[in-house]
Amino acid sequence: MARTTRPTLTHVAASAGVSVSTASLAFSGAGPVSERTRQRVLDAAAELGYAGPDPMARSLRQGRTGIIGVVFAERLRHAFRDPVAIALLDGLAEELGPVGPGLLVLTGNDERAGPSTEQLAAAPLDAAVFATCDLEEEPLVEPLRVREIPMVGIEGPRMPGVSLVDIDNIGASREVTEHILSLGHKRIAAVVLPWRPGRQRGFLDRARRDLSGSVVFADRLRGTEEAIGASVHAWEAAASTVEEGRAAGRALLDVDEPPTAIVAHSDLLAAGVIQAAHELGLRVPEDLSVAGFDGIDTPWLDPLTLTTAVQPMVEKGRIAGRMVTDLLAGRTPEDVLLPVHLRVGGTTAPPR
Amino acid sequence: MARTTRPTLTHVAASAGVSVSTASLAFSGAGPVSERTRQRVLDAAAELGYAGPDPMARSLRQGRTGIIGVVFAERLRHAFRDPVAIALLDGLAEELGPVGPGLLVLTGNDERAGPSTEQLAAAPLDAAVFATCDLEEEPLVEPLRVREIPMVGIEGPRMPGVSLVDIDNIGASREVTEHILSLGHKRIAAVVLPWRPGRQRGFLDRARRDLSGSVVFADRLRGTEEAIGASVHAWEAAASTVEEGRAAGRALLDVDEPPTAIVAHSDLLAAGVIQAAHELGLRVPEDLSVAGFDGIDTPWLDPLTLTTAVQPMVEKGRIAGRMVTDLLAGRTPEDVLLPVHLRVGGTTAPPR
DNA sequence: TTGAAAGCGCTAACAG
DNA sequence: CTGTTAGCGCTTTCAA
Repeated sequence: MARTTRPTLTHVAASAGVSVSTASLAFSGAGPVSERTRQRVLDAAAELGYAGPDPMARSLRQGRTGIIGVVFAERLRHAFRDPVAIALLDGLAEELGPVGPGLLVLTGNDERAGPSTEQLAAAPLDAAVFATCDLEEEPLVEPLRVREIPMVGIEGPRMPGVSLVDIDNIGASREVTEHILSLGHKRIAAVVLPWRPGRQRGFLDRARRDLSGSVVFADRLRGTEEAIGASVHAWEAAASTVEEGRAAGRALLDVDEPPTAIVAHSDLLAAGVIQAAHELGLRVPEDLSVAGFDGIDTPWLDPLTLTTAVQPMVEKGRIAGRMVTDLLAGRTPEDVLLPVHLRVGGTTAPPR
Repeated sequence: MARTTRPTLTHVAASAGVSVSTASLAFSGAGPVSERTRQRVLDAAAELGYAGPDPMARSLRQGRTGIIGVVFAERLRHAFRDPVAIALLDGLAEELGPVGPGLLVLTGNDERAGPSTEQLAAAPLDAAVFATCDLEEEPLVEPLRVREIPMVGIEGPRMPGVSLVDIDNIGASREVTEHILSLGHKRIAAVVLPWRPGRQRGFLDRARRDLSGSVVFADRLRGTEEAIGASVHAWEAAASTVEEGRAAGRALLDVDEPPTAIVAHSDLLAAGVIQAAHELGLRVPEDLSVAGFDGIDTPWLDPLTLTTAVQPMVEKGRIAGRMVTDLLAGRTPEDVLLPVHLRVGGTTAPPR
């Protein structure tokens, strides 16, 4: 007898001559079912073309979907252009992958905004990870907090109800700058990360500094200035990309008395600076020392190895994943601060 | 009176002194509700800390979640390292973003496998897009087909029940190779894409060619060989990355009589080949012509512009998104074949 | 414009 | 080991 609607567990149970609850157990394996019964149920299912319990019904019943949201406060194309974000996702997927259906990527559609409140409210999440956690995300946090969805932030500001995976941005940035100083550099400039909200490129002035915004931006800048002991001549990039780094490099280097060292607050920016230097006929590290931050793969710089602060990118994701697991299990994980270590490469040397 | 459990629509309705159905309408706006009533409901909700209708319950009732799955037949870190995949995702997000909660990324955890059947079966999807659609995915298709979930494939083989967004791989690859030939090159080699399943690097021999596998691999190779009119000396890369391209370049160039032109079947591979050439002291394009495929940004090649076949990466995603919309609306979209155009850059020139 | 009632498909007590 | 029963929280007829 043909049925036009999709078969349900009820149909399968009827066809196998058992009750729905027994059929349910046969699928979930969460109870005692004789092998014979179990097989009868599975056979009936196969025959009817039943694909297994409906995820939505199961979710409603169990009160969870197994879906973990990953929130980016920007458009997907921007978020995913950053190797650091990809590494984070990879670590997350590694840790959470076997558990549930997968990661729900929540991004905005505008250039700089994240997902809308409605979008967040409509997402069937068990937990959320803020991959780009800046102050402007406060409005993103609220709708999830109301729904009592466990949240994990990455390198964000400390917010009540949001577990945090942080790295030592200040210390690492200080260490990198100290390395530059120890080489004897005096004229040092910095290329800083986008100062959200309101990404724009240009020299960093008092007004921009005074805006509250990205914690990561502020911490890395602070590290650099703590090392120098004064405010640093800095260019603010509109994004962490090679292109932006190149623009920064041109702006900082194509002047009368260019710096002998540039501290970039991401490896992509550093790579762009190196490119700009080459275009201007400067050799790295002979004429210009360049340091980065992150420790991403930069095979195209070969044979140069970037001097940089290596942060545990994938590990951040793994730990965030473990925090999610803990939170879902009712445990309250401690905030984590991961170490970052200086890797001295071939892009820094004493000034001539 | 404190309540330990989260408030539901029933509580809100009771508190507002209306029926649940009215309260529901007040939230969805899908029916006639007086402004006064509506406001009362919203006020009650705010007071109780009700965050809006529960997504799971709503999904079960409506029979859809709004979630679109994006399936990758590999581990996340590999999938997301490819700018082509990112562009596709971006196009998808752009098209589908405003509609539902977001994109559910389904990847495997092993090096080369996609999500498990269980994972696919447990995912509350309205539709799925196969971002990496090779033959080996057949097992991925099946569980979704049984659940009657609409599917869209990208550059995959034509499969029943899977709408297809394709690009003219053969034609474009042929065109690129013809360009090389027209410059007068005789010794031409190719770097081909990973021949899944069983990625490995090495010279492409008869045995590898005869394996059935990636359609994209086969089509691009076919285009190249159609232009040449013979089989081409080729190196198979284990992935579409700069590093793999570099390894390929070394293998192909570090020999007695190296080719004067190399056709790489992706831009990342081409970039790696160029790097290898430079390392071997060869100038591009004077000593070696290199062509790619895809048309991604390669700012680090600057001032060189890659000769390549420019494919509409973001557009593929947008169109896939539109197909999903169509399928969900009960329409049956036509398969699409998008054009690819040759962009002659500075990496190809006549042989000396 | 509002309310009553049915039920989406499943799982988890509980009883046998 | 298996069956009965009661909802999960919501939307959607249908009737008032």
